[in-house]
Amino acid sequence: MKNRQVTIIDIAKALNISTSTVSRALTNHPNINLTTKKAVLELAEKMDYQRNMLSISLVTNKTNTIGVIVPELINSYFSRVIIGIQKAAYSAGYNVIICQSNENYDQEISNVNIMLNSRVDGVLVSMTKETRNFDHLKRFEKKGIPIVFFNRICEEMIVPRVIVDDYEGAFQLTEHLIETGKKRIAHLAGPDNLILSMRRKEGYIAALIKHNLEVDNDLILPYDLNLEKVKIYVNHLINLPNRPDAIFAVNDPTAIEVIQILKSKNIKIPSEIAVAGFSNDNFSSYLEPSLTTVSQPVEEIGRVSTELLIDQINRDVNDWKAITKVLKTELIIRNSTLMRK
Amino acid sequence: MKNRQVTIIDIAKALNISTSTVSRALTNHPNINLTTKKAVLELAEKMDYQRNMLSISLVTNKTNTIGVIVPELINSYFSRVIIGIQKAAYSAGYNVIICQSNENYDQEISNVNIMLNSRVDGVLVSMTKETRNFDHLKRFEKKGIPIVFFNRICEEMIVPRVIVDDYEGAFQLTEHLIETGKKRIAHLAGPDNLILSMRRKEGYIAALIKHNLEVDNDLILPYDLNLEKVKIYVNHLINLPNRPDAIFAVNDPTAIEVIQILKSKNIKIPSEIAVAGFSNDNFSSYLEPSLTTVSQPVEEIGRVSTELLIDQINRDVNDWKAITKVLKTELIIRNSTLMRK
DNA sequence: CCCTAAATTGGGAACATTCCCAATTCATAA
DNA sequence: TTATGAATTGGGAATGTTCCCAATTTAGGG
Repeated sequence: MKNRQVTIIDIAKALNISTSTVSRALTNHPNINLTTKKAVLELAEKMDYQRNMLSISLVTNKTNTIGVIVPELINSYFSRVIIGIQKAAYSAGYNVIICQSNENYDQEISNVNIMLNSRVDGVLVSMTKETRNFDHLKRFEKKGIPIVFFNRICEEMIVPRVIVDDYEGAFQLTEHLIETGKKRIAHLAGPDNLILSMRRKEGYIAALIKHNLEVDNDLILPYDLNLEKVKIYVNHLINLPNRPDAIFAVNDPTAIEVIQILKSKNIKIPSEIAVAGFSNDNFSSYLEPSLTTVSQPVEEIGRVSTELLIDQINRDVNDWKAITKVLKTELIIRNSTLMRK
Repeated sequence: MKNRQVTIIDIAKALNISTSTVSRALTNHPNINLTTKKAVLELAEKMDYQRNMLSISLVTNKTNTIGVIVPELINSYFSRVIIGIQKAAYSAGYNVIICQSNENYDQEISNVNIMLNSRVDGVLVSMTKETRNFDHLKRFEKKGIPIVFFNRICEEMIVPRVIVDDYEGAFQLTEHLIETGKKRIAHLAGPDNLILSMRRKEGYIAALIKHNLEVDNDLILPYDLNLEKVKIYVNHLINLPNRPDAIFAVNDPTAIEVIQILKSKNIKIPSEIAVAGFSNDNFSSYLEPSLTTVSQPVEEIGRVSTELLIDQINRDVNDWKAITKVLKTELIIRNSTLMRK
């Protein structure tokens, strides 16, 4: 059981003044005598007074809290985005509460309830790979709580979004593979309800076409972000009569898995089959061979999303702006596609 | 600006009953007519009513929120512990708010303020490597808010703690190195204000002594968890007249760095120098050579800490128990110490 | 010394809910 | 029919703070 905490009433009684005055002293209100203010602040410090955010929020109808819903924290991509979110949020005076959906649609729904119960002022969301219905997310809009999507966006909702140029990133990466002499480049695509999967696939195809390479649908596999499936797909690919000479995976964890499988089969990387990923996970450079990938400005994604969200929070509902920010990616060439001595 | 949200007053007016009755219907109170209850629940659903946790907390003096302060999320160790924390917390009806101290003492202090402002019911803390003064953490105790330490504990505070048997883990690991024939085993120790650093070092020394190996202080380097320093230390070690034949690093990130450095110098692992870490980070098995390490029951650490904390929350301040739970580690032998064909 | 305006302070409603106690309704047995 | 007790409902204080408006104090000019 918690002790009773010090309140402004305690301070008011001790100084024989009203709670209004104490409140003014603690909130930098102009209408207050400097001497009084000083006395209040000193006593508050001495009594280890802590403002009760609950009652403040109740009165002001604002919690100064931002909710974040991500698929998982264990994925270094999301934990790095969260670093950017927290920095931007704290410096603007906001707290952050984080929920993981664990790539599970039902859990995402209950996360939405947690956010609504906590009366967050706004939410940042990156959806699960399962999410195809958006009613739960639309509840935020209905209640006037702004939402900003990042990474895994919802095209159906007209709200701010922060993404990277997945098309261009995949295009550059594929072009790089072609320039290293690869002719049959396979693609382990992402779930087709994620926009980013489609854009990456489109970038990949565009690069093939530009360089007059055949777009072979047998080499495009619908990967559903479940690592178990990767083994099946890779085995399928290497047993093709006309085996691919490169594999571009939709993200780094998948690419890392691909590398493990190829190594276990003693297939030389990159000479026999080159491998590339997307997002530049923390560990990609430590792999052997180190992983060629497309880096995203992760912390910036978090920062920009948060700034857009806070901007929405400060606007009237009728004045919400649905900007889509597209950040630049950068091709990181490493040994899994181009072996250096 | 948020819209006005639906309240129990709205429901009460719509059904022409009192707020007390609505409250009873929504809280599974026994003293209520089933028909009334059904009507309330249906209308609440229809109006998309959301309980306002703020006022509930204000009245009950309980937020059902647990605060977590960790050094950083990017470290897979902590994000895995948090998974355990969140599971245990949610299933007990608690929310979780997470703060990162970024290994910075001042930030830890401001995290404490955030927690106090948010009126958390209890906190889980793993300190920064800089924390040597604990006044900020003692404020929780003074206010009757229970605190539980995990991983990086504070011996000065008599509160529940959850740790692993660092001594035994390090002992087994060192013994394993000795059994593979290593005679001069170096240790990159952790900061000496972290208990876990000391225990691991003690386990290491005990194993040497047990096997009649010299404890050479030149081989024990005070590592301060700053990756920059690792290069200097490793260079120092390999240039010693009597070069070590194994390096035991206090944690996996350090060990991974050590491996990179040794590889860049074409030193064979493990034949020339074996390398081992501690904690079994996510990527350790993907390394080449894969990393021998000591695994910790990470999710369990999170779960047990949370359970201890919730137990404290439900107790009276005078009835707090200061149990220390010591969980078992497991030696994971991989190629960085014992090469398999 | 008084008046006026400015500076400062106080009173109290409001925020959404719980919970205690009192009031009301209802069914049942005498 | 009436009394009795159980079931159900209502009233209103309490939680800690802000903020509007009114009241009081203060300073300065005439």
